[in-house]
Amino acid sequence: MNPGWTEDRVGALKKLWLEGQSASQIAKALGGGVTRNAVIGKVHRLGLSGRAAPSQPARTTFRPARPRAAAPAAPVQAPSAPRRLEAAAPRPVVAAPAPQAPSPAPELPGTATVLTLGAHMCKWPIGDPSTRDFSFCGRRASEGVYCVEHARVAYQPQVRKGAKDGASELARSLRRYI
DNA sequence: CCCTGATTCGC
DNA sequence: GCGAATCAGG
Repeated sequence: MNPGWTEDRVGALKKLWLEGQSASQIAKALGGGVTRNAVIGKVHRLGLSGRAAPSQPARTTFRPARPRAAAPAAPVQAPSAPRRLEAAAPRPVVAAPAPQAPSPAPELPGTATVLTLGAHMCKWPIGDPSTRDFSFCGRRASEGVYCVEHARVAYQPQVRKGAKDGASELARSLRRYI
């Protein structure tokens, strides 16, 4: 009954996966009796494993945050300090993303935390979400929830040839994610 | 027990 | 190639 992995569905899978949706969420979104195992299997076959956003349910054990006195300020990779899973320390916060000059460096600009990330800031995750140095890109989001650069990565076209399947339903279901 | 992705392996 | 079963983890 299910259409199998048409190009449309594969494209949707890629998009949602790179967007950080969990396998089960993607499976549900795709419908058609697709299980999360199927999604994961396909993801691996596509070589998409290991994305930026490991994703977690809402279950993340977020401590309401108990700000400690002194913030050691370890920007990146504490040497061997025991990682404490606490909400972000009172961060100085976020210089407004430069309107231009996207910084040539690979993934430096993770300047927004989950607490400071605004509605129109790029939500591209940077770093390990389970560590305190995790952040988001934070530049101006123009394409969907991402800035121009990251939208390019996230929304790779991948659609070649004639897309002829009845993708309307799927496309509609995806539209709300954008 | 809920969830996550990773891997295996018969189909 | 596919995905259920299984594994390993949070």
